[in-house]
Amino acid sequence: MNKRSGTESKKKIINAALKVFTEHGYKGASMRMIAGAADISVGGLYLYFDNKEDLYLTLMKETFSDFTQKVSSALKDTRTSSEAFNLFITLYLNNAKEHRGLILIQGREHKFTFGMDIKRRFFIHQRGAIEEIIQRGIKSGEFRKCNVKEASKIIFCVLRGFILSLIVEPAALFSPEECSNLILKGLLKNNSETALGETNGS
Amino acid sequence: MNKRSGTESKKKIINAALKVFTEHGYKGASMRMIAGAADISVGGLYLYFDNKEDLYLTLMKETFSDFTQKVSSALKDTRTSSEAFNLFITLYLNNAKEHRGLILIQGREHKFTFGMDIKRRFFIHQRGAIEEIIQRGIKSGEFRKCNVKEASKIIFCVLRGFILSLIVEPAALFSPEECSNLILKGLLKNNSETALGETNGS
Amino acid sequence: MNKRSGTESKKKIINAALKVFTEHGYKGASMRMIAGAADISVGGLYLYFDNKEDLYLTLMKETFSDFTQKVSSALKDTRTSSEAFNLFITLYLNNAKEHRGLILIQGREHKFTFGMDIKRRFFIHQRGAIEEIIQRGIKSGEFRKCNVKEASKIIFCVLRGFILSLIVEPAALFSPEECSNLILKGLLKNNSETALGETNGS
Amino acid sequence: MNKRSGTESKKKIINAALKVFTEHGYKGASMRMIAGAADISVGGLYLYFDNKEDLYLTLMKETFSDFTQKVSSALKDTRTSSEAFNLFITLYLNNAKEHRGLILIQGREHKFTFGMDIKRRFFIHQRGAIEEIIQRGIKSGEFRKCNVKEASKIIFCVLRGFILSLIVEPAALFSPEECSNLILKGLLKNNSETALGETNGS
DNA sequence: GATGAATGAGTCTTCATTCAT
DNA sequence: GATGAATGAAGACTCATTCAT
Repeated sequence: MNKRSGTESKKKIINAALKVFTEHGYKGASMRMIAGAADISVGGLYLYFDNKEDLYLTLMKETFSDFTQKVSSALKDTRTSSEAFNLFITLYLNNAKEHRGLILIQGREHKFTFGMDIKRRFFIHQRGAIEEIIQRGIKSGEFRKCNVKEASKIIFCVLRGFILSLIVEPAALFSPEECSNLILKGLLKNNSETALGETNGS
Repeated sequence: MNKRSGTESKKKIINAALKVFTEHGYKGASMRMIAGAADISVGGLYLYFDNKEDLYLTLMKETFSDFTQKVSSALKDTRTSSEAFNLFITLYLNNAKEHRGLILIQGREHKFTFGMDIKRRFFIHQRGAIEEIIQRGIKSGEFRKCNVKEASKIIFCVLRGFILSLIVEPAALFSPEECSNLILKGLLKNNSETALGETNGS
Repeated sequence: MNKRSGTESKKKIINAALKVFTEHGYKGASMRMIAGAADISVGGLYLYFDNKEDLYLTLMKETFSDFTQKVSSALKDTRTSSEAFNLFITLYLNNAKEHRGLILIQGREHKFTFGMDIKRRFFIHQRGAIEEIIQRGIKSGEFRKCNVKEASKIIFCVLRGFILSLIVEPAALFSPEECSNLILKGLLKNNSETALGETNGS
Repeated sequence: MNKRSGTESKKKIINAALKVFTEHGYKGASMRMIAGAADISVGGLYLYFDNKEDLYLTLMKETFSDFTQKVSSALKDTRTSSEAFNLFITLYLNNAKEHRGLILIQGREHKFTFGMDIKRRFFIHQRGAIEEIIQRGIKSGEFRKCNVKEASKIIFCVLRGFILSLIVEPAALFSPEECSNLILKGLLKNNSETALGETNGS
């Protein structure tokens, strides 16, 4: 008989659900687990969400929009494009770490395309953010000219790979900073080393 | 009552299970589904496998050892290290495509570490193969000198990212060849362009 | 959806389970049967008991402690040792009759020793009660001197036999009173007839 | 592809089934277990028995008739009634011990009356044997006069109790000889001690 | 708004029974 | 006669969902 405002409860549930889904996956997480983690009754869950799927979807939307907001507000305080780029990468990687790649790899169950639209929108949005950073960097002369679309695709690819490695075999991983630097090297103007080259150059 | 040889049935089950697990994940796949896909009765499954977990683990082992064999036999017919490298990447990517990343992203459910050992061994083995190719390429003068261990880690990271992109948003993807070339650029000796650079350079 | 208080449901289940286990044995009783008999859903059973074994064990504990209490409270109102003895036998036999010997003969399945500890404790306790009655009877001069431990063993043996006969071939049975008297004859002081003797003596 | 005569296989199966049923109970014993113990294929079982129930019933019949024959042939070589009586008790108890009371307590599962007819007939037959021994003992003057029917009922009751005690709590048991003597005391002519009395008499 | 007892379809697994070989 | 792969109904147990309180 806890008295809480509706929104308060909803938030509590979402936070709990995020934790539980992250840890056990969609199928592996039970409504009871989530209720327990949210310190609410099982029935209480259904006051705020139609069903498990709805909860999951809402959760993702919130998570995504939270992250998007955090990123865009953080980017406002950056001066150089390198700084902005580094910040983005760091935020992205930390977020992924925290949620153990929930964003990336969950949702294959349940008819194969569970929540895919939301994800896609999220990815497109984030890629847009990167593209903008690069564009700006090129305009300001900080970054060299390149095919912005292709570059952002490749960057995302590397990011994904890094996150997945984080989950799958954390032992065999270079550091986040290295990851960021690795990509940055390719973008910066005054840098003739290749991604895989170790110093001495051509 | 269809009569089949034991091994025939086992193979049929493994193939079916691969498909179903790939499509629905471990928890999302039911034994009934697998039985249906294998065109066998539910009970029949248990003639060949002790339980769901056993089936899944066996499946992974087989899949991995099949792939490992395919790779090592294919590599024998290659001349240059570039060729070998390209071939490895292609096989790896195609295999991943076929199994929709089963190897990569399954197994977070079920106490979080389900079948992880097998995966780790697989990854380590594959990374070993890459390291060997690079080493040989360096020795032959085809590839430039670099930290082989680090390079292979990064390559795997990119591969993983590519595979995941394949699954998560296939639309937004450069081609496998591009992926291979992208990485190769960093290894080849006479190539001063950076990974993300678009020709014209500094 | 019937609403009941938790304890009410639990009792209903235990009563139903007692009936079903008694009638079909441990393996022969299905959770569905029990659920049906308790007028509850299958899932409902698991609200109150972890699993079948837990239900069975709880059931036995309750049954035993119920009986033990009934006996000890009833014995308080008895004056002579003969009366106490008779009462005990009657209660024991009626209880056994009601539960069709659940206490005695279940539990050979399931690794052979299922719930044996609880039973053993029960038997030891009951034998203790008998021993006490005899001891008191001897002290008061009502019963003749005898090896109390041995006597109680034999008495239990006869009781068991009687209960089993009750189940296995109820037709071929002398009455419970006869059983009680039969044993009592051996204990009473002024009685020179032997158990199997029919009046007229040597 | 073992070649055996039909009857040979049948016997092997029955022996195996006896062991397995004895150890696991009716429901607890699986046809596969029995097949394994009989060193025959699962399908092979059904060449000789219609189904599990049939196998069980046949098994009991055979077991009973075997025992009956053993008893009646053994009794032929006895001189005194005491000797005959002792022999009967010993055979009965040993048989029960060997089969862990299969005869007594199995078959409550499966509609409550599984194989009961066979058992009843067996019990009646055995009780008949006892009655005959007592009758003869009385005629010869060895035993005192008594109600033969009642006496044999009581004797069976004690036997059952003894067997059950053997199974349920073997620790708390007097020896088989004691059991035999206990009963015999009541029958023998020149014996004024009562069953439960410990020497010193009235 | 909140609870948690209750539901029942669905999950994995077992096993008596059948039948092509 | 004998085999053992195959079947499918049934068992124990789980869990998303509902609803009386």
